[in-house]
Order: sequence, then structure tokens, then C-alpha cells
Amino acid sequence: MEFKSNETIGSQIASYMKKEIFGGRYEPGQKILPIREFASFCGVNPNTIAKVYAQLEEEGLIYTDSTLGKFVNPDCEAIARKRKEFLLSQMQAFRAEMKKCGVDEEEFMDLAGQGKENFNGKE
Amino acid sequence: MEFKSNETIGSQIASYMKKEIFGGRYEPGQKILPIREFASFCGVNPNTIAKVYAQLEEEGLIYTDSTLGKFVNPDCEAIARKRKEFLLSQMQAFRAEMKKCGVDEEEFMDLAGQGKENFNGKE
DNA sequence: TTGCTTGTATTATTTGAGTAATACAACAAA
DNA sequence: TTTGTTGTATTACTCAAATAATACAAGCAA
Repeated sequence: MEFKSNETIGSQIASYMKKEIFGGRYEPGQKILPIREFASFCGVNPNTIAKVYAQLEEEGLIYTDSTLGKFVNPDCEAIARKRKEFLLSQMQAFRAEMKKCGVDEEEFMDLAGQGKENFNGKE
Repeated sequence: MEFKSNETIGSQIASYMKKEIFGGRYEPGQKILPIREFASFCGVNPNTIAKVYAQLEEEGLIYTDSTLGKFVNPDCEAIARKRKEFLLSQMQAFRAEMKKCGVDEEEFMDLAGQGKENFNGKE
């Protein structure tokens, strides 16, 4: 796993996990990787992962069943709700940043449309 | 000026400056704040600003006229081009992150629309 | 029981971003 | 000329993120 140097590793891993959960690669109730395993997978120190998991737990995305391990919150609706909140806040933050670049409503929706096609070099 | 703790100060200031330029608060050819002044304004060390300016210069957004100071690239078209590139890359990166959250085309455009209205507490 | 997996906690160390404090060169302006 | 502003560079220091190396408790499983 690779990391950017202008953001803390922990922050990047937390974002990664959030997307894994919101994206459904980890389903509600499913067990997540043990701290040591995930640390090894990421190539980082276990302490770093422990902090990330603690943060996710505080946000209600995962919970701990010692000593079985850690699991995604089994409440599907809660996850779906948190996902929606997350997406909306991300969108609003993104819009705010674009606005600072002088992007108005029209240009924003225009860009939103463009970003789509440029993935396949098509159209 | 306030900073988040999960991202380097330099990175945050560089982003800020980029948006100031792309947003037109700094026009092409206009002189920008001297290193020491901007550092004082931000409440950070001059060395940090020097590095930020060096990065912006490397990206072709500003240039140095020693010993008059530093200025925004006077080439309007170049700035406009770099702005467009920046906006598109930001949009694509954002789309990619949303996709990881399981957001498809329909939900994305839906969110893009919602983000707009939620500024005024309306719905 | 014994061993293994798990989370949790602690202490010391390393590493890099940011700071502090200077110094110097170039040049504009008075 | 002298003074002040500017960029540039250097050295040492601080601080927090991350690492390293453990140790311990709880409980599952053979």
C-alpha cells in the first residue's frame, strides 16, 4: 500500500477503510482484518492501525468483541445513514473548494458531466 | 489562519494559494505577498512559505523577479489552462473516491444536485 | 489443560515537518 | 551613497506521527 506524504498515514488508512465499508467490500456484521494483519498488509506499525480502528469505532462504523476481533457495525440502516451523511458532506466540501476556484453552478455541473467520460478516453 | 492536523501545513497553504489564483483574487501579473509577510499573515515560519512558493513556481503559477518579489504568471491563457486542468483532475479524483463508496452515475449526479440546495437550509 | 489469536497498553526511539535565528546578495528608492 | 525590501540559504532545535519491541489479559480451540 502506498501513501501520500502530505497527509498522515493514519488519516489515509482511515479514509481507505471508510470507503471499504461504505462501498460494501466490508458488509455490515463482517469481521475486519485483525490489527496485526492489517498493519502487515499496509506495511505500517500495528499501533497506527489500532488508532485508526479506535477512530472508526468512535464514529460507530465498527465495534469490538474482545477477544473475537473487530466487526463492521451490523446495523445496515445505520451504515447506510452514515454513508449518506458522509457523501453529502464530501460533496458540499468539494463544491466549496471548487467555488473558491471561481466555479459557478453552470461550470460545476458541466465539469461533473465531463469527469465521467474521460475515464475510457471515449466520447 | 487555521490548519487541519492530518495534512501538512505547507500542503494546505499551497492549496489555498492555488485557489486564490484560480479564483481570481490574485490576477495574472499581480504581485503576491512577500515571503515574510505571508508567513506572518498565516502565523507560520517563513521557511514554510518559501517552500510553498517554490512549489507554485515549479508548477508555473508564479515567477520570481529578484529582487522585486514574486508575481502571478502574467499569461492569462496559461493560468486559465492550468485552472481547467486542475479542476478536471480534482473532479476526476473526487469521482474516483465517490465510486469507491459505491456511488454510481445516477447517485453522483443526484448528490451533485443536492449539495447545491443544502447551503440555504432549504430542501 | 495448553497454545494460539485477539485487543490493549507501555516505553523508548526514529523520522520528518515545521520552527528559530541568522546571514548574505541583489537591487530599488531616498 | 545609504537604507530598506526582497529572495535565498544554512544550522540547530522542537514536536508530533510513526516505529520498535515488548508485555499482558481474555477467551477460543485443540
